[in-house]
Amino acid sequence: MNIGKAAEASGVSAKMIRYYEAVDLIPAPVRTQSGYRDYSDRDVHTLRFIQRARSLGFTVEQMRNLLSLWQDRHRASADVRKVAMQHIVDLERKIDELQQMRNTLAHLADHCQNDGRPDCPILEELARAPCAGS
Amino acid sequence: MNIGKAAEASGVSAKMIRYYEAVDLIPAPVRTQSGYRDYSDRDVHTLRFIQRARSLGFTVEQMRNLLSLWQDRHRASADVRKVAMQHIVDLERKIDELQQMRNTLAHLADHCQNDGRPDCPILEELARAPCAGS
DNA sequence: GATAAACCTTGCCACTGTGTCAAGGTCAAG
DNA sequence: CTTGACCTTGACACAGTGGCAAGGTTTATC
Repeated sequence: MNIGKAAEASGVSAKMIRYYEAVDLIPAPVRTQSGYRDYSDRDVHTLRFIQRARSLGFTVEQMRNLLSLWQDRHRASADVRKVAMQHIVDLERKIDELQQMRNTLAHLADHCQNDGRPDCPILEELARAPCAGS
Repeated sequence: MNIGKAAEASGVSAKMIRYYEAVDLIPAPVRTQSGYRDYSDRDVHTLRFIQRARSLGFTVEQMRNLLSLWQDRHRASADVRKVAMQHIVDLERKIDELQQMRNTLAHLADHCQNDGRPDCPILEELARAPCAGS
């Protein structure tokens, strides 16, 4: 199966398949006589695994970890869970950050006249000089 | 004021100040005879504005917009609010995405035995073949 | 069998935003 | 005047992804 078919079957773009190969996340596949990459169903299965992990926000490095656990028949489920839990912590930190931004902005937007006049608390906040007294 | 002082005074690193200049977010400052960038208090004020906008997650492109509104005495507050509201929508979309990832993962981790055995619903989910019936 | 369309190959550039490092010039304090 | 702290430019890196270009291949159509 050439890269186009593998991309379609796995949901990972051809471009990204080549990228994952370049960063050694997946092994280089065999090549046809004319140099085309040739993927097996097993390869596509792996790509689908990667696609799912990406959609859950795992980084390439985390996927490296997950893939080796996946391929290790003697893994401990606790090890997998540890990777997942760490990622959950990362996600939660990120969510918190974004929510703080959102809340601050929503608060400012709430106090904006929202009309043709130039006075705007949003810009005022951004331009505010940091002063010792506040 | 040279770039180091301006960085310290504004909270934007020297590196990023040069970057913002390179992408035309801020104008190139005057130079001393020896070629050092020379910033005014006004420049630092602008940098502080940028620093605050960045901390609220605005992109460089959005800041370009905000800066020109800020510097336009005849702006309409509604225009500023529109930029902010769009960013809020973007933030909320991102938050939703991350929360979905988090929830999926938390659910999977919850069902993980978390022991030395290899069976793990997290890996099983990632490896699951997509089938018409589910 | 020829030709055209659709695909593959590699390689390079772009983006965001930030860090680091190097080689060389400059300034300030001792 | 020397030393150390700073400035300058330039380059490379990161994560992932998109795009383009020039060239080879395969497939389908005539």
